[in-house]
Amino acid sequence: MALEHAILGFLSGGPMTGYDLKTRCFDDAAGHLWTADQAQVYRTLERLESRGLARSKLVPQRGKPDRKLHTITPRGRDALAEWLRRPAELAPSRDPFLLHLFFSGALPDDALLELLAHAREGHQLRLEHLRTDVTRDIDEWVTSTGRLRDGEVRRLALGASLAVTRATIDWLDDCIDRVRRGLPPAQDGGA
Amino acid sequence: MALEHAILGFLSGGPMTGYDLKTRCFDDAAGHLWTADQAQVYRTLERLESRGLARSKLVPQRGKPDRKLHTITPRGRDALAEWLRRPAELAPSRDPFLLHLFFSGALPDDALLELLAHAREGHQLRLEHLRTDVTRDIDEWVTSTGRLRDGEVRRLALGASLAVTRATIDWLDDCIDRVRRGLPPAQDGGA
DNA sequence: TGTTTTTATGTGACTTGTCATATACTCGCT
DNA sequence: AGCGAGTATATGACAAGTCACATAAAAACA
Repeated sequence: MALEHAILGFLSGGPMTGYDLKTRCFDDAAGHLWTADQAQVYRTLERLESRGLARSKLVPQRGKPDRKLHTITPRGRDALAEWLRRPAELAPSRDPFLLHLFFSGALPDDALLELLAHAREGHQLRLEHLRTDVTRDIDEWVTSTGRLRDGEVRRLALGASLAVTRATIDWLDDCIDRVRRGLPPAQDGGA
Repeated sequence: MALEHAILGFLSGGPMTGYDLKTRCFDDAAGHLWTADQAQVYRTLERLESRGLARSKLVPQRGKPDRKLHTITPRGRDALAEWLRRPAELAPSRDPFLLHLFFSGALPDDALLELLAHAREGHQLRLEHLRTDVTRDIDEWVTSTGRLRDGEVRRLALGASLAVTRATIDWLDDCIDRVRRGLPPAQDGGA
């Protein structure tokens, strides 16, 4: 399971709580390439512990609920190293927007244009986010941890998200152009 | 649910069996933007029928198991039209390869290069497949159905997959270059 | 003073997706 | 004669992911 290994990967940088993992790691650092639900993070941590790949220690705090610090075990490091050595699966590509577009021949031109414009906006926002927040987070992380190599690798991964997002925006612009220049009218072979 | 609407979308072009849907529709026509498991297709068809969005008729065949032809109902068409009118969700982007790469700072340069080269190969194959099989399938489908507008829309959607795949290959080439030109060496801050 | 945000962990119910397996017949190949 | 590939449907068991809710208190803010 990818999530298990991702959590082990984050824990390999030091002990963390489930909350840290969910917010700082999955939402902020890796949100552009993998998302994780909060419930899933906690349940996966439990599973990791039951398999001896991580262990946890309660750190009491006055008033607040205890922090449950999760630490990777040597066996966890082995499992992580083994995962890293194996070739990675290629993403199977499931895009709800493209699926929607695929069936949108039934829509009139203006609705189609609206659809495309809406998607463009979304991707533009995403691009902005990658260029500012995510980029800054990596820089700060490198500064505070001094892990130059890991930082470069994270920048490479960010590059993929940037490249794909830019390509998508260009493609959307192209689509908008083509629709504006005129698509064949709808047949009524439907039904 | 996306799969429900996708099935309604395919059924709106004419009655089909679950097998047709799985092979001709999801594997061939829409495989590059949405995949569906066979078990899922059959169970979703049942659900669609129980909700009155599709109905089915057994067509006996000598020897072979009966074909179960699924047809979209007027209520199904309404549901499809409503889905098409609503703005589409943006894909949340979950890429097991990027996740893997994200944690690969621990690997030596040669393993990293192998990782990237392997991914490049996969994407190259995918690109080939999109340029030949998928493109041909659309052309044939347009010729046989005469649905020019739907065909153009399908070509637009294919364009997205092509653009993203090309951008990914370029990015991988860039990554390979950078690793070859030298990444910072690994620290041993890991525990 | 009161409200929202942030920190922090968890559970129950559910949906979605995957894997393996079973059945059963036809057609073409060797 | 036998084998694999293609056509066709279905179920059981699971894994993965989502949504909503419950608890609890500090800190920031208006």
